[in-house]
Amino acid sequence: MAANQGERVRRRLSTGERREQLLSVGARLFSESPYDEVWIEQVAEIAGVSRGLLYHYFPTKRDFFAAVVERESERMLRMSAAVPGVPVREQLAAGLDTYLEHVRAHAHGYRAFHRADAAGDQAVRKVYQRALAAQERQILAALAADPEFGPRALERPELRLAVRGWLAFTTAVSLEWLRDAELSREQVRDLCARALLGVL
Amino acid sequence: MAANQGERVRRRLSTGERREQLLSVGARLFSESPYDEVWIEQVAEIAGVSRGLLYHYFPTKRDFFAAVVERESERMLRMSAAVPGVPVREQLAAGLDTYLEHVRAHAHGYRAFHRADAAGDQAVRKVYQRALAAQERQILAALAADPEFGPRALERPELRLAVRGWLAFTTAVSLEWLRDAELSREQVRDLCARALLGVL
DNA sequence: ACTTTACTTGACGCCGGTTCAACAGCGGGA
DNA sequence: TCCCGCTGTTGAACCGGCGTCAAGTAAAGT
Repeated sequence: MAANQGERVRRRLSTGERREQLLSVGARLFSESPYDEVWIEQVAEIAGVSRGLLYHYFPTKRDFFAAVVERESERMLRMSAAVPGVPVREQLAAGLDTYLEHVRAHAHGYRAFHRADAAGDQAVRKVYQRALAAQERQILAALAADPEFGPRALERPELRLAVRGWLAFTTAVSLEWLRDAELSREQVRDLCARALLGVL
Repeated sequence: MAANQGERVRRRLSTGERREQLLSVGARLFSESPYDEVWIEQVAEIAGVSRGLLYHYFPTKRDFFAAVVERESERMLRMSAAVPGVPVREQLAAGLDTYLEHVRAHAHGYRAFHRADAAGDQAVRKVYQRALAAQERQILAALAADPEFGPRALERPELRLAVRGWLAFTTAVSLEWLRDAELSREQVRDLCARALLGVL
């Protein structure tokens, strides 16, 4: 580990690059250890940079964590845009495929992101909740646009709760799938699809 | 706040009572704030004891948190014992009623407990995972005992994943319900029941 | 009253988060 | 080519909460 730490020539990156690099390291560490077991020092060391620099980019450790979460939340929202006009049943399979692909590609970030709910402070939670709410809205909108469910669906208060529950279902299954992929992506996809249709 | 702190006569409790009291205070605080925003000092102050006493009962802050989580996990397991011989569909409604009643009665502990997954270290996570696995086993066993699903069910690897996902569903819905109870317990119960039957 | 033991007090070391003044690499102007 | 200013970056010191410990205090049981 840390093979090229000591002798690496000091490189000066642009603020954008450095920020991105730090967030990547953060995502990895926060995905592997709970919040308070991640030391700023550790992040800096892996990034090949001093502790102080981190505080130049992020005011506090919490803000750093929040930035990691926010970055993942943006990536996630960008990825999961709904396709209008297509029946929910068809959109669902394709959407889940994209989603699960994203989960595999950004496993660290995904795990770190879903830590925000239980490990974050008010601000971090807010970012997390906003991302969840956005996904929720996308799904509800897709449901409302489908004749099978109809625009009336939005008025049922339990539907919101059902969608939120289903998101938790999908998240839990995805995380478990990351931990030990004994099932194929198609199986996981079908499982999640069945769960949503079953609950409606 | 802390109305009866200063002038309260020093009370001497049995180790069991004191331990219980500290765990209760911990459950409340850990349910309201993330792990690292809870100070040992704060716990002690609310309990009306000295910092030192906490370290007399629990070696470290982590152990304290772990004890809080473990206590809730025990309570939960004790509460959710399955009734053998009854069809799943009937058992489900009754079981969920008990569960949701427990959630309301021990809201703080319930919230604190579900923080273990993302905020705890390896040891705490282990306690959490053990509790989840136990619930999982109870459900799978109940399914296997029912002729509608049969003992073959246990062999389907996706079923375990489905049950785990459903637990996450129920947890998310319960937590949301605690935050803002716009739905009745019956509605939540039916929603969760439908989710399980739908996914199988 | 005497014993037991829950409990307090206060001082200390340690360690990780946070601050800040100084330093050093890189681009631009002469 | 040299110098200069901008800004990325450093290193060390500070702070506050965790965890330790030894010596004591006082509430219950007998």
